[in-house]
Amino acid sequence: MTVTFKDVKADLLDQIASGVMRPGGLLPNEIDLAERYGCARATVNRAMRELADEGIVERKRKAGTRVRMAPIRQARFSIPIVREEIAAQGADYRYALVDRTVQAVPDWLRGRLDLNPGQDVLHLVCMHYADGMPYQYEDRWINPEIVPHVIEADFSTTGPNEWLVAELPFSNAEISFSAVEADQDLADHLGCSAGNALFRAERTTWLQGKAVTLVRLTYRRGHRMTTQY
Amino acid sequence: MTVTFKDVKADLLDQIASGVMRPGGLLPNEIDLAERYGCARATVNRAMRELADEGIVERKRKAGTRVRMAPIRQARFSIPIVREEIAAQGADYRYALVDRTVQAVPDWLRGRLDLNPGQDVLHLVCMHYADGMPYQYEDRWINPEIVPHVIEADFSTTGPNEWLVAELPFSNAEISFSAVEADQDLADHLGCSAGNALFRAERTTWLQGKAVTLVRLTYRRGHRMTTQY
DNA sequence: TAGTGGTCTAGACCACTGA
DNA sequence: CAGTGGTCTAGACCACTAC
Repeated sequence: MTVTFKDVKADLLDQIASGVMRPGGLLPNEIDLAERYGCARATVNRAMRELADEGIVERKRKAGTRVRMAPIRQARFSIPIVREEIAAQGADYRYALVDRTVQAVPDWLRGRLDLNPGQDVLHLVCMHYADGMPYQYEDRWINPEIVPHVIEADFSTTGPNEWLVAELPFSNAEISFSAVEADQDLADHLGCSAGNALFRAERTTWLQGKAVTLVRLTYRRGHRMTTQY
Repeated sequence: MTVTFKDVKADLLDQIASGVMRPGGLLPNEIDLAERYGCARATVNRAMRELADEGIVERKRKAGTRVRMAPIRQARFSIPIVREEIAAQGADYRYALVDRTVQAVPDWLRGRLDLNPGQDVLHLVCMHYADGMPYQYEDRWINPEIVPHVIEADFSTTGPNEWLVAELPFSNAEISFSAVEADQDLADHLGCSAGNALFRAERTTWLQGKAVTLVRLTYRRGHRMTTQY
């Protein structure tokens, strides 16, 4: 069998996990490793490059490759569409439009979306249910200048997230997570008490430098976002 | 100039962002793109593979490469050491050990760390301050069987996270984020009121399949975890 | 079963940077 | 300035899978 980059990567990972290579330790260079494993340098390069991408090792020209002092530095979270998130849990998904208005952009939002005073925005409030129980409260603002036909779109049966995803080609985004205390409106919709701690994700999306939408997703009480790394 | 994989990647990204390639659309195969860009197939392959890693496109043998319907599906969060997190904000960092006990593992924790009944664990409670204000409350359990000398370690001046990172070679971990209501102890330490919503990260770490530590990091009121993608 | 991506190779040149 | 990683190439074979 030929030696694959996965073989090399797994072996290097094993050496790090087993303590043969200590944090801060210097790994052999690519040429030496290629010889040791009996493969091409490009194979070793790909293995080590992926370890560097994952934050396990640190590479510098001339200085070589070292095991990172703080080995694990990042985690990836999938940001699923809520319908898929609920379906993946084996629950029934239901969607409801709570409110839809076109209004002049509020002051607090104007800076966030880079809009001019008095410009109109579309404001949507939606609920997502899992097995009939409240799952997520969606509070969304959309810039109709960027999104063609959004004013005429019918969100009574399909959520705006899925609609936007199909309509817009590609975006940059900023997302932040926090804990908030439920106000009466949130409490009513999510079936908890005012003051309860709720998990919230807030995301702003841009298309070619222009703000498209700001959305606040507030989850039912007790929600956890989990990942492994 | 020779065409680099970054050139190819940037051009493909631009075509997707500008709407030339629509969600669900099929990209040309690697051979055709290599010809179009005047480079080797391996160059195109690397560009498209990275786009796939980032969740922009989806690749399948025989079926080709398509723009993802939901273009962005994951976000990466850096998981900094709290001292670096605070220093990065330009604030002064201060650490304090609140409590340290060696005790038999509580029932609720036994399953989480795969321990036998009656086994001893080290329980640490620490506070991290930014510019003298409470920043993070750390509640940590450590399995002393896996971590040599942890019982004798002095955590009065250095936090257990930094100690562990320097001591252990590498680990797997599971992390989850949630919102919790402050109990009186948390409220006292974090300078808020009981019942306030607080952001919490909970992480379990394994070394070669054995549980090392479970830590709950509860942040001061109003904390946000943010990332761009 | 044919088309597409997945990967390895051997060699080459280049860019950065630490000693 | 010499050592290390970064990348490209041209060709090859293979693995998967949609048709």
